[in-house]
Amino acid sequence: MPVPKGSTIDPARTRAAILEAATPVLYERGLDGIGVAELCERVGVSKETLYRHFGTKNGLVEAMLEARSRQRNAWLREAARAAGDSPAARLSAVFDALQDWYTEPEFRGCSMVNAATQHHEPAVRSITARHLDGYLALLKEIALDAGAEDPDLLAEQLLILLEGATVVAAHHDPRRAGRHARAAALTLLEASNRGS
Amino acid sequence: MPVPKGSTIDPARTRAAILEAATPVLYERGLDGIGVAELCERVGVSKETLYRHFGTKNGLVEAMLEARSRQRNAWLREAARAAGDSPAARLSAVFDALQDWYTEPEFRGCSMVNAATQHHEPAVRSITARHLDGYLALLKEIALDAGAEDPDLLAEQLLILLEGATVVAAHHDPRRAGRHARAAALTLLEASNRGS
DNA sequence: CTCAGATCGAACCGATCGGTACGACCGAGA
DNA sequence: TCTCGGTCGTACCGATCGGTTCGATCTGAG
Repeated sequence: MPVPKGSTIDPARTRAAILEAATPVLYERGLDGIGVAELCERVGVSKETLYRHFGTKNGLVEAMLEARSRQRNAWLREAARAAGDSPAARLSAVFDALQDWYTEPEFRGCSMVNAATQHHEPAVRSITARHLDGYLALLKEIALDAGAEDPDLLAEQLLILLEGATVVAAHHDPRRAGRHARAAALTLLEASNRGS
Repeated sequence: MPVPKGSTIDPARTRAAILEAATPVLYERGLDGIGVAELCERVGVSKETLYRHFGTKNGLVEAMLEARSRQRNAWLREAARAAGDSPAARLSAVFDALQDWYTEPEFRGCSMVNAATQHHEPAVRSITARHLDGYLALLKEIALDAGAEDPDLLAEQLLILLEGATVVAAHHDPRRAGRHARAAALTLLEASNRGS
């Protein structure tokens, strides 16, 4: 039961429950692919409650994207951290985690990129840009630890591979994109400090 | 004057004019970001005419995507062809052309990928998949001419770079994505036949 | 000149959209 | 026990959606 019936019990709990329940629905159907009425039905909450917590549908969307961005960044960071100290192993772990994600049946690409593709509003675009900043920071740490000659360049190239693999997996080949991107990433990593 | 007033003059001309005028509007606003009424206004045609030529809004969208896909594939192919025989030069030309595109003010990512992100219908998804097939074929030709050990692998890695650069350009950094992807592509190309 | 067909513009359709209002209910704190 | 605030369910709002219809107008073919 996501939302307990009547309650002063816990104002913030309701908000969190709505957010959690709405996330997969909005991801599956697309931000404009479902109306507020049906969304409330699927989430198990009344329109009044949803609107008191988030003001507008867009308010819910933005809150959902912020949370989702944090989750995905933490998830990828954890995958890298668990792989140990070696930059190559951490980079491999990142793309292995992505490959696992691509083959999940609900996979539909990156929520933030999808959102920014559909909505041109600055708020959504800014969330997406910051989301990519987060990925870029992780990749740059790996590039630095690997002793890359130009860590910023390598990090952005790895980001291009990451997002490219996600797009290709969503629209062309979900079974190989992650593996192929991993191999490419390792090649770039190796080539990046050939002179050292 | 895109569409001459009354006319048996040329039924197919009208269709082509609608397609051509609708393409940039749908690209700028998004497929669901504009209604049929406003779309007709911008195109300069009545609803009846549009519906007679395309049946439904989705019919127009699909026809537009088919045409756009052919155009983009031809455009990229021509950029490669004009660069001469060297695989590296052709590959560079591809990413240089993309970089030019990214910095156009109207740039909003790949129409086909954007469309498939918004509409889950099989027809649209299939157009997008075939669009990526076209890119993949071009990249594989280059990989083959370069004597790559595994041309299929290299081609898909290059496709990942191509689409990744497009996504990163659209949502993060339109000024550098193409250049960085080109450098990465050349590195992969060089590494692909290191044993030969 | 007449006819057929392509087009326009506007009215119209039912459905759905995001968002609001209201009466009833419930549960915790005083 | 009473109050207060979060919640539900439903009805409702105006706007817009995709799509249809119709009479008027224009043009090229016969």
